[in-house]
Amino acid sequence: MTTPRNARTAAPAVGAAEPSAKPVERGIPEATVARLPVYLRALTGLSDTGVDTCSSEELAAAAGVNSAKLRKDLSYLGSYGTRGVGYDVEYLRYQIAREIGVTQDWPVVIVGIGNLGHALANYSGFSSRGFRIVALLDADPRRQGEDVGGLGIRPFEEIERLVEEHHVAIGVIATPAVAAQHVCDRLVAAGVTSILNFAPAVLTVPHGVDVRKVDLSIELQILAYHEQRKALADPGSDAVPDALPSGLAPLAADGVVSR
Amino acid sequence: MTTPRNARTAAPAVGAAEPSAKPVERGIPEATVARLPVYLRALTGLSDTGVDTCSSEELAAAAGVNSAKLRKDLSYLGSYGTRGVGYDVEYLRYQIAREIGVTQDWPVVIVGIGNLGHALANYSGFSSRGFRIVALLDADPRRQGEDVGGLGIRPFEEIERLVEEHHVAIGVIATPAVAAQHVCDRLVAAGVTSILNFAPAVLTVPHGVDVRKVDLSIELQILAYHEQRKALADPGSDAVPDALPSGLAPLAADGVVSR
DNA sequence: CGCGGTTTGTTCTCCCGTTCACAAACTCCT
DNA sequence: AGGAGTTTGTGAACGGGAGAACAAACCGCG
Repeated sequence: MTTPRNARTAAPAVGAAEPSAKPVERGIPEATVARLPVYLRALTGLSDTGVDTCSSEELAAAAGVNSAKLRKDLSYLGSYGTRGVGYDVEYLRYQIAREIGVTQDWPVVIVGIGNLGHALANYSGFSSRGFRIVALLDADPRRQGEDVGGLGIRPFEEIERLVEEHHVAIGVIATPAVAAQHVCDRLVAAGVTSILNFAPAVLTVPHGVDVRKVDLSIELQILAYHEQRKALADPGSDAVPDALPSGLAPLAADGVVSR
Repeated sequence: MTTPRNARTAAPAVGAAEPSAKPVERGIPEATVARLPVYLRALTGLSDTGVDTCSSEELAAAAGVNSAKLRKDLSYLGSYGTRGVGYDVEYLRYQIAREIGVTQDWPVVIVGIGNLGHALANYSGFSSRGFRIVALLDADPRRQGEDVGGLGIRPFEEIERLVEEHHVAIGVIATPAVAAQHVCDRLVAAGVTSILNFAPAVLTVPHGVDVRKVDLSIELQILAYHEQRKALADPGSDAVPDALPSGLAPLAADGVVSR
């Protein structure tokens, strides 16, 4: 059952007594955590349009999920709804924001100010959610000093100083792939414990450091897979040779025909 | 021959649509599809460094996954390895590429050429994987005509013509959130059946259309959640378990405890 | 004050994905 | 040729999440 925070389950005793050994806390399921920001966004949207109360059905529609799933997700946070009525938009919004941590201020550094880094530095969605970009770093001297969104690009060497000075816990990597691991190491050494990686590279980090990756081309490739599948299954469509680019793979063509 | 992959029962197939997974699709599991591009990238890396054969252990390390998981994933494609030896890098690379569909050419349009759109238009990772950007669209007349990566920005109204002319199946939305649904509708009406959405909005699409979303701020929020968790669990930190950090509102978390 | 209508919170079941463990298959060495 | 050593491919156990269904709780009304 994963004992919710203020769990006062009838059967105390037991369980959690284990000392440190447990690395992961039994908190909110990962899948739920990933959806909370979506709910938060949906609630903000409702709030902006003057709605002050909503049912799980309405909120689920706004967030694009199943209402049962939504209710179960919210139940991990606590009982913030009222049966027969629904949820108070502002109240729930605050509760989710608090649970995620966006009620506090998160200083962030971005490393690698190329095209993507520029876009990230100018992205308004960060600041409106408690993420404050405190430094932009780049190894290329030609970029240093340039002003991006009111912030100057600093030399990469200043990374330790800047991270410490601003108490940065979250770093964003938007460098080319070859530089990513080195940048990551420096960030971690400087004290960063959460990394958002846009470089197409696998990062290895010490225990206790979280990494999330966003790979633009991977998303497109996933779409391409399904697109290919659709084309193969739909005979009505033109295009797409049902005979895949032959030439190579003698046994491949044979193995794939779905017969 | 141990009956290789005749696990392919004739499938009603049909592309999954919408966020929730469609259990149909007798093909490769969604989770595996999402990892295939990672394996592809890892294989390309190995190939570039002159490696021509690798074991599942090595490839798994390069891709950042468990070797058992890797083998199981690959087994959905077929038996492309050699027991006691490993995998031929070039051969496996081609097989994965073919399965994903990146051996063919995928024309792509990008709608919304702001900061992020610029970055996407210039991203080299697309073209190197079979994705060819054939048009950039923006509704803002001031942007139209501007040259980005060798391509001119076209008025949004030309969307139907361009999609048809280039047989575009994949569209990328990088507009502000308010415009996203409208752009999506126009794309779908024009014939696009796969959409990559960068706008922070929930898109509703007809059955048969795939949508994947990338939300930059959501990723940061997920990191923030874990970061907050780490801070709470860390005894060296200021906060004590059970007590929420610093100046967060009294919130009545205690006062609200049901009953 | 009780009753009907409404909506939440939770339980239960099913399914997908991960991981383990091992037989099958291949190479190399004697 | 045969045996020892590797490594793949996969059957099976396991854990977690998704969805349906329902009891508990709340409101409004007569």
